[in-house]
Amino acid sequence: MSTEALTPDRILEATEEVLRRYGPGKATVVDVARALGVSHGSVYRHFRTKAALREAVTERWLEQAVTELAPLAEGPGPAAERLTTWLSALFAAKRRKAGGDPELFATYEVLIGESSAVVAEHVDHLVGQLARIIEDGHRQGEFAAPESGFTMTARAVFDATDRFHDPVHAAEWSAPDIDDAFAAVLALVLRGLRA
Amino acid sequence: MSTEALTPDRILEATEEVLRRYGPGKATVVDVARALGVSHGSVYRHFRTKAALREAVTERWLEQAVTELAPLAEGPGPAAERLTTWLSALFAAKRRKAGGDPELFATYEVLIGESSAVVAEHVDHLVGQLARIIEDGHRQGEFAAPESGFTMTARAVFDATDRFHDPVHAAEWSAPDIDDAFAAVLALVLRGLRA
DNA sequence: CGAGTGACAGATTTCAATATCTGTCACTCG
DNA sequence: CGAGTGACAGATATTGAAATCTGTCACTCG
Repeated sequence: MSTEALTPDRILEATEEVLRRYGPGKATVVDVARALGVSHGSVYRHFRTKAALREAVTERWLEQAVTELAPLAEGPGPAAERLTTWLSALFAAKRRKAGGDPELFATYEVLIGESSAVVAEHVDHLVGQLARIIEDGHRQGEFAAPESGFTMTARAVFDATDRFHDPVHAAEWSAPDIDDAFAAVLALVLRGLRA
Repeated sequence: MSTEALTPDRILEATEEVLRRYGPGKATVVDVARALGVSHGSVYRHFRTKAALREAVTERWLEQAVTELAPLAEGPGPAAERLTTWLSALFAAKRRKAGGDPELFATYEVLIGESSAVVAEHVDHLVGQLARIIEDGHRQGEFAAPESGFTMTARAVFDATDRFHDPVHAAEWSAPDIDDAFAAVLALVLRGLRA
């Protein structure tokens, strides 16, 4: 089955497929190899361990969210509005993924729990986007000067809204009053940022 | 072994002991009965199911935290200071319990996950204490009038600090920068509340 | 009478044998 | 040469039979 070259990308695609089909508990490297029509030894030539393979899949998946949100962070308009839009989009995207395909979401929850380093980097990217919005807001006189740097403040905003984007809270996202709760926290945060 | 009457309280104590010793996975009603020197049928005379028994233990444990914090919510002084003290005490207590006896904490994490209704009531109590502080702050002109009621605002404060009291985040509480993160969120929240 | 018992049925858990998987490496073959 | 192989050792997962547990209830006995 060597009609196509065995690239890391092809392996990652097959791994995603296997994870989607069998879930995180039953997806094996042998399954991935079988799906590609090669021996599992070949997979190990491209990824040193099963953990590295799963990490690469996780990285890919998280990257998607970052690029989806980037335009919202850079767009024009008042910072408060952009912040609202950005946080709402983050929340909506997470909810959509959690509600739309709960099994796949659960799979990624497991993967995320396995590789905290990858997640930390992803969070840093998101906080970076938040920091940019807040910095813009300050430049336009909309937001007060932060006491301890834009990144620290962005981090605080990210932490304060944790309940609305951290997958560990996914079960709470279908509660009837979750939108009110989100609006209340968002309002509190915006008041805290304003000049 | 009928030297003492078999009361719900004695059963609960024995259950706690058994949970502490064997953990949530291996603690059985038979174990509890054995520890009390009675048959397990007797335990079922006081608690309809094993789940009800566990719930009662959880309730008792959570109650403890509420009564510990109550004096801080009612004490004198500026509301901002009381809020800081209260939230810091909540965070400190959780950290102490998580770090001091991780196994026991893990046990209670499991119990908490089992009975969301009990937890919801407990959260309501805590939010009530927060609401009292915020209401006092408003009465003294320290805090602005909340847009959507004191309870809703208190809930927002509770949600915004979720990362620092929700057991699902316990693993993050030993990170080196967690105190800075807490201080940053607290500062953001206080700015959001101020008049 | 009524708190406590213990045997019971069906559900759940344990345990050990068996199968599968992970990661390595000497090897093949284009 | 070097991408891909497949047999292998040790680790992990599966399986089904046996043991234990949950919840009930007719019963005992002070």
